[in-house]
Amino acid sequence: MTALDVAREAGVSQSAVSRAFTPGASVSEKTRTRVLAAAEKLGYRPNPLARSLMHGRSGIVGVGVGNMENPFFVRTLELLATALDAAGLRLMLFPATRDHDAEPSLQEVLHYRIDALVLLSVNLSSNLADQCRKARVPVIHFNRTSADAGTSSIIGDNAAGARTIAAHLLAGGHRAMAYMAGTPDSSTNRQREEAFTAALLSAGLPAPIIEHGHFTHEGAMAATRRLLLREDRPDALFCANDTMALAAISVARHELGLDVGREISIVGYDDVPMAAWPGFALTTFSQPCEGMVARTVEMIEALRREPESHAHHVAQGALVVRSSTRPVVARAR
Amino acid sequence: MTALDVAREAGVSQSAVSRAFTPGASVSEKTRTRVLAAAEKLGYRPNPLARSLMHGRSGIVGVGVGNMENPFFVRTLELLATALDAAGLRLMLFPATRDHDAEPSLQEVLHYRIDALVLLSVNLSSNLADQCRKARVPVIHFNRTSADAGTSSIIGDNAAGARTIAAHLLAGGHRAMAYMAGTPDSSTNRQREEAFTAALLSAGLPAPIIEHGHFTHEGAMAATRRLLLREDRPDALFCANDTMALAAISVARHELGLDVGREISIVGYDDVPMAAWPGFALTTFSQPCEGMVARTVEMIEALRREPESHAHHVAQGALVVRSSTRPVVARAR
DNA sequence: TTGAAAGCGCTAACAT
DNA sequence: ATGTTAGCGCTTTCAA
Repeated sequence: MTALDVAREAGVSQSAVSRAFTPGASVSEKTRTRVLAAAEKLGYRPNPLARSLMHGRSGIVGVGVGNMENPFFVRTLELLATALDAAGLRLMLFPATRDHDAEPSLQEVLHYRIDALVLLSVNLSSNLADQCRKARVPVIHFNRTSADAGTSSIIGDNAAGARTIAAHLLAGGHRAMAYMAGTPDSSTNRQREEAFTAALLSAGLPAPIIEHGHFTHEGAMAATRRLLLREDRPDALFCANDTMALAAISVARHELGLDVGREISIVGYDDVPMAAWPGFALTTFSQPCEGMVARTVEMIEALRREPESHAHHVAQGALVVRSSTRPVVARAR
Repeated sequence: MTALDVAREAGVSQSAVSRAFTPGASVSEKTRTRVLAAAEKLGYRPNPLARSLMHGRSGIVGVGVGNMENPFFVRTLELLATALDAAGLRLMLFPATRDHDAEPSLQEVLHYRIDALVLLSVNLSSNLADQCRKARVPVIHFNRTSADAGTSSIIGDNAAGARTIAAHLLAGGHRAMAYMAGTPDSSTNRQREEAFTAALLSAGLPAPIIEHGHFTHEGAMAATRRLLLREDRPDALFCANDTMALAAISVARHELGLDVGREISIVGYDDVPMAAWPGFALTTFSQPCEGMVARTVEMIEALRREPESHAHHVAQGALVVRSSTRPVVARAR
C-alpha cells in the first residue's frame, strides 16, 4: 500500500495524500477526510523510512544503557519505552557497557537519523559528542551530567540527597562513616561523595572512609569486606546506589554476622523495589523515576521543534527511612 | 556524505560505490579498494534508511517485552542487545505489557520494515500474527510457544524442569505440594504445571494445590498468603518463576515466621542472580539464557536468507540446589 | 566489469 | 487548495 494507491482510490493526486497526513499542511477538509477514508479502507500508513529520507529525521530515539544490573535503570528503560511509544516515537536500544566499546554501536545508531540520543548513566566520549553535534542529534544525559556543551541532562539533586543522608546518620548517633563509591569518573558519584564529605566535615567529623564498589553487586561485595574487616570498622555506610547497598547488607549480615540497623547502618540511593522488601528494609534516597522520564520525553519533544533548546533539569527526591539504619536518637541537650 | 561524494572522490560512478558496499556484487578488486579508501577518507557509510527503501528490510529487529520485573528477561534483553549489535542489526524495543495494549505499538514497529520480530514472553494476537505473515516478518517467540503456524520459538524444556523439581521435592520427603502458577494462558506456565502434576500423580500423590501469582512479585505475595494460611498447609512450593519464589520466601519468612528450607521448601525457575544471594539461597531450575539468546540470533540470521525456515528450539537446563529446599533424605529400604 | 538511468515511497518547491 | 515535478540516498536493471 503506497500513497499512490490511496490517491487513486480517493481520486486525488499523490501529494494530496501526503498533505492529508502532514499536520500543518494546506488541504481542504473535504479532501483530507476523503483521503483518510481511502487510507483507512486500504489499511495505509505513510512509510516512516521513506518519510525520514526526505526530512532527515526518522522518529527514532536512540537509547544507550550501561548497567542493566541496576533495577533503577531497568525501570527507567521500561517507563521510557512506554512514554516514547505514547509520543509516537520509536526506541532503538544499544548496549553501552564499559567493556564492550560502545563507539561502533552508537555510530551505527547515528546512521538511522535518530531524533535524539538518550544516555542512561553512560559517558559520551568527546569524539562521539562531536559527531552528534555535527549530525545535529540532540544528546540527553540521564542521571549524569556532561562537560560537553550543547547537551541536555536530567539528574536528581545528588547534593541534597547526600546531605539528607548525612544528617540522618548523624542524628542516629553515628560518628564513624564510610562511603561506598560507584565508578569514580561519573558525575553522579562525585556529587554524592563530595556533598556527603562536606556535610561530615561541617559537622566536625573526619571525611568518610572510601571504598569503590563500581555501582555493581560484585564490586560492592568485595568493597564491603574490605570496609568491615578493618580495625577501625565504620558503623555507618552510605552506598552510592541501592544495588551496592543490597550487596553490602548481604555481606554484613550473612558473611560477617552483623545486625544491620543496629551494629551497622547501611543507606542506599534510588529506592528500587527490592529496597522495600522486608528482608532488606533499606533506608534509601528515592529518585522520582517517573517524573524524570516524563521530563526526558518533554525535552525530546522540545528539541524536535527547537534543536538548540538544550536544558538541564534537576529533580528532587526524598529520604525513605526503613530499618537498615539506626533509629534517630533524641538529642541530648 | 553521500555515495555521490565518494564516487567523485574515487573517480568512479555512484553505482560503483553501491556495489563496493554490496557483499556479492560484481566489482573489480581494484575499484572496490579504491572506493573503500575514498569512503574511509570521507567517513562515509551507506545510509541504511535509503538502503531499506529499496530492498524492504531495514536491518532492525523489533523486540517486544512484557514483564521487565523479571530479571531473567532483563538479562535476556541485555544479551540480545549485545548479540544483535555484534550481528550488525539494530534493536527496536517496544512495550508489550498486558494492560497497555501492545497492538498499536507493534503495528507502528512493523512499519519500519523490520527483519524479524522477537517476543519475550509475550503473546501475539492472531490478528497481529496475520499481519506479520502478510508483511513477511518472521516472528520468534522467546520462552513461549504459539499456536500460530509459521512462527519460530525458543524455549526451555519445561517438562523436564518440572519433573526434576518434583523428583527433588519427593526425595526431600515432601508429600503436601503446592504449585504457584504464572499467567494461566502462557504455554510456559501450562507446561510446567502439567508436568509437575503428572510427576506427582505418578508417584501416587494427589495433584498439587494451585494458586495464581501471575509471574509478578505482588501477585506472588498474595498467593503465598492464601497458600500458607490454609488448614492443610503444604510443606513444599514450586513457583513458576524466581520472581514469585523470592516473594514467597519473603512472605513465608518475614510475615509468617517460617523457617524456609526446613518447615517449608520453596523452588523457583530461571536461576536469576538474586537466587544465589545468601539471604535467599533459592533452589531453582536454571535456564541457559546465553545459549537461548545465541540461538535466537542464529535463527534471525537464517530467517534473513531463508524466510520460510522457521524452527523450534528447546534448550536444556539444570536444577541448582541451594538451601531453600530440605536436603534430600536417605531413602529407607 | 562498469556507467547511465529508473525507481523505492515520500516531501516540498513550484505552478496553477 | 491542488496537481506537477524534482529530489532524499540508495539499489538494480539495462546497455555498453
